Amino acid sequence: MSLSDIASALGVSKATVSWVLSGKGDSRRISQATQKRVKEYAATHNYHPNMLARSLSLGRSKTIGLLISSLSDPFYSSIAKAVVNRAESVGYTVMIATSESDCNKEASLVETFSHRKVDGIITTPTEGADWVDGFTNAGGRLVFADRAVPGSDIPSVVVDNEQSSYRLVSHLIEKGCSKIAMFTTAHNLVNMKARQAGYVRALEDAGIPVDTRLIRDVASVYNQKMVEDELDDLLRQVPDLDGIFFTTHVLVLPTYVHFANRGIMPQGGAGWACFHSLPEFDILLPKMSIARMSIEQLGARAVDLLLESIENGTVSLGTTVTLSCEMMLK
Amino acid sequence: MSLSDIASALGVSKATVSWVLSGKGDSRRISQATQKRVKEYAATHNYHPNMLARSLSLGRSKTIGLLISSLSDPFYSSIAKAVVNRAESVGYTVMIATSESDCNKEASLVETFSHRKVDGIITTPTEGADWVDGFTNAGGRLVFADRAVPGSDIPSVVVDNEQSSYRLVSHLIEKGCSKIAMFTTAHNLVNMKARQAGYVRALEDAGIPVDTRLIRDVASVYNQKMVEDELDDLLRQVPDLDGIFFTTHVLVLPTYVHFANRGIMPQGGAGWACFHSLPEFDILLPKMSIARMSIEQLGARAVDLLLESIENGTVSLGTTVTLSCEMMLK
DNA sequence: CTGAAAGCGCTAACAA
DNA sequence: TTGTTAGCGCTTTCAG
Repeated sequence: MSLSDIASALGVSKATVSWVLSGKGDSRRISQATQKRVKEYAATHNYHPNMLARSLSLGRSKTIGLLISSLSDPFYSSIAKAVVNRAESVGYTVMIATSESDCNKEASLVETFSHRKVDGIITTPTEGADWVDGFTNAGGRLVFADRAVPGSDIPSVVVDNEQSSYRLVSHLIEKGCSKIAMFTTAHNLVNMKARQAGYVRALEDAGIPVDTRLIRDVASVYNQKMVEDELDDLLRQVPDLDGIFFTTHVLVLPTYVHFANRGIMPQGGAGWACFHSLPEFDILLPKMSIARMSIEQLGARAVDLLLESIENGTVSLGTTVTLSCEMMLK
Repeated sequence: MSLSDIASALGVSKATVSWVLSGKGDSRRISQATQKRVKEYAATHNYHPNMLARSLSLGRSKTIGLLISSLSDPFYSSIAKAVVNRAESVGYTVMIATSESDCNKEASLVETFSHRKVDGIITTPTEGADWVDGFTNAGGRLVFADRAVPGSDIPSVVVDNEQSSYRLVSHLIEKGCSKIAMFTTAHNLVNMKARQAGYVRALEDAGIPVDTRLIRDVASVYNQKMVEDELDDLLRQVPDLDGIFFTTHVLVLPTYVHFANRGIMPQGGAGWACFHSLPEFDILLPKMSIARMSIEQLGARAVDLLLESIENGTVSLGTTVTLSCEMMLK
């Protein structure tokens, strides 16, 4: 069932059919009679255009590429969810790929997407993404989600890492904590740096000296032993610890378990504060304060930004959308 | 940079270039000299074929559609991960969409995929997926993952729900449990029925009469209140409960929390058994027995099955791959 | 008001 | 050994 099938069945030309079916019937002033005939024939024969052909002809595919670090981390899969939902609602289909935080893989997946003629790419860039310039110079549309690349003017949507961290830590201070540890991982990532900055600023503003023994970075979150060693060392050096700020949700559960085993702290997470949230926190740690970023929004805005760039041709370079976190201060 | 650019730059025909570049140079007996010229030109000018054009011409897009229920449930996003990885490794790109378990949405997304000319679709079908026949009759290739549709001969890859449940429950019995509840949700789904069957068979084989008060179905897992009411009622009716078999991972955490609040049971999850696993179970419930399905395998096999169907043209109707679960009996 | 025809970039049957 | 040419299915300019 193709355009020309309809055309010949109805004794009209392909052009006519194409116009009618793409809603340009009136503006091309095609008779209502023919329009009706065409539409009805298409409907009864359940015609749908071959998008491949249409894309080839149009030079636009109504397809976007989504390139995220991982699909096993709920954080990223939520981004995927949000992007997919939004894209779908505006008639775009998304091709998905995962870089596993490997920037070579990332580069090659970008290539793949290009060859498949996606209209644009949304990505959570890895560090040292050197393909970016090549891609955009070749006319590729790109939007960064979650992380911006410092010094790049690619449109991005991020969250206010510094400010939210500041508020989280300030809140712990207001509640009376004064020895607040910061527990982090991958502390060189731009987001993590910003969160650390917020932590430091909150302490300084409260006149509390920053104690580097309280700042703990763990290399692998998935190695429970490593996490526990770090925590044990922390507790040894600062036994009168009275608060913890987690720069990311993934650190919370391993800590929770270790502390629970040693019978210390938690009490529903009072004295704890954390960036991001997991569903189980509500029930496991109801008193923990949380900066909850709306990943739904993040994804949606990323898609919007990309479409703007695609459809208006406006590259809106340098646009950075910063979303505020919803602060759940307990 | 297109095929004909190369052709005219080199003074050869498009056909020649096409053949050389798609590795058919030797079989078409094109002189080594021209082959070399073409390849070098393509390489230095960084030529890559326009996949849209190629797909249109070939009638095959090297693209598969993945249609899953959700991307927020780690179970499904793991499937996505597995499918994406496997597909990528064999040169396919995946388009992704989520049905949110809505079968109308599912049907319409299948349409979208068809129009975009994916080579085939992998899906975790919703109940009452009435689009299936239409799709396959129109020549669409389809593979079901995780759930098969009873009575349908679409190739599927599933796990041995009945057998694994049987072993899980038998293990609890061997450890001395005799009043084992079964906690389930969406009990009409084919997988859930199979798991219930395994539970029942285990009890019967052990000579324990099946007590229907012990079988509990909760409509919405995301409604903590509902879960708790069901549990409270269970405990009221069978206070000397000594084991629980969860038909799915999502029920575990809400139960854990409620029991923890009431100060009963857990002890690391001894007496508990569960289908699937979440990362946090290792640390929260180290003694819980688990039937862990290899989602990695499930996804990979689904892709393989689909490609077989696409590439061999062999529809291998009725093929059902049943994967065994890895039993973590504690 | 409608049609013919060129073109998007690639493949492949048929010639030479 | 290589070129010509007719598609794949759709859009759109230009002529009627």
